[in-house]
Amino acid sequence: MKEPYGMRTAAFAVGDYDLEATLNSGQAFRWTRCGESWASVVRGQWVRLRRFENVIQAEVALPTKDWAWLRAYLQLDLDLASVLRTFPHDGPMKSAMETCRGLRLLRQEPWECLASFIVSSTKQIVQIRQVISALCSRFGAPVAVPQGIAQEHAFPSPMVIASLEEADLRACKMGFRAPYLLETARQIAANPSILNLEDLSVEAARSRLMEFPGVGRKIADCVLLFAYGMQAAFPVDVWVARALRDLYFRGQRQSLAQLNSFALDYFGPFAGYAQQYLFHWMRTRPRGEG
DNA sequence: CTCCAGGCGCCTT
DNA sequence: AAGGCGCATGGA
Repeated sequence: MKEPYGMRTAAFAVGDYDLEATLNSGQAFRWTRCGESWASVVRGQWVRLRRFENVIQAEVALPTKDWAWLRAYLQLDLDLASVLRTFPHDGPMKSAMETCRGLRLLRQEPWECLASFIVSSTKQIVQIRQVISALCSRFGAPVAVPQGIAQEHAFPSPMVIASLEEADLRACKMGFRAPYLLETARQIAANPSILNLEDLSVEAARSRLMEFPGVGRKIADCVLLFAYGMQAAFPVDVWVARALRDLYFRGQRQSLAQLNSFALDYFGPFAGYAQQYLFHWMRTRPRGEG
């Protein structure tokens, strides 16, 4: 019998999917481990995920019939093997692919992704998570949670952030990034369609994002990659710059422009996907190796 | 204590 | 065009 009002749980068949690496690789900042599961708020809904042998089990707070939003977020329909085949077959990429087997890119909500990465500049991932947690608990709308689960909050909308003062944001410990986030939120609140970049080329979409204060090439590329699925975007941060320099330029320092130009040529149509493998590999392998 | 973190904007050359 | 510096905050 079909449950007319939907179920609070669902199971999605998956093969090559490393849930932990995916949720904990610095692309999203609100996932927390609870035992064998991972919990977060996605598009205003509390979610808990657990990986079993052949499925990912999902639990939400309210009976649900349509799980398309979660399937899209987790990118369950992507054929990962066909993406990996496009990566260069060099030593570093082979090591990264072995170490990070099953690592995926998520498809996040654009505003949350943009705001999160505006906050990210020159911060460690643990700090980014703390700032975003404070931002959500102070200013995000409460969301439904199951019995016995602590109150959670949605990511605050552009309109909510736009209505705040700079001091409110600084109270979340985001420092000099506060005016950037505030002004970006105000521009988007005044014209929400400004984030409708889906039909633009990567270059045009990047230019639009870089018009926001606090958004340069790197943050724009993160948003293109993690929210819009534009997988040719190749964010170059300190980790990736170091990896490229050491692995492909014999340790000789290159300018960001040179690294971006190299990456576009070298890593192919899914360069951004390859970047996430390099990034996660560099961050998780023991120091001093390779 | 110092160094650095998923950078950016602005100011010099 | 290209490079240097300050910016808040806190982990290592």
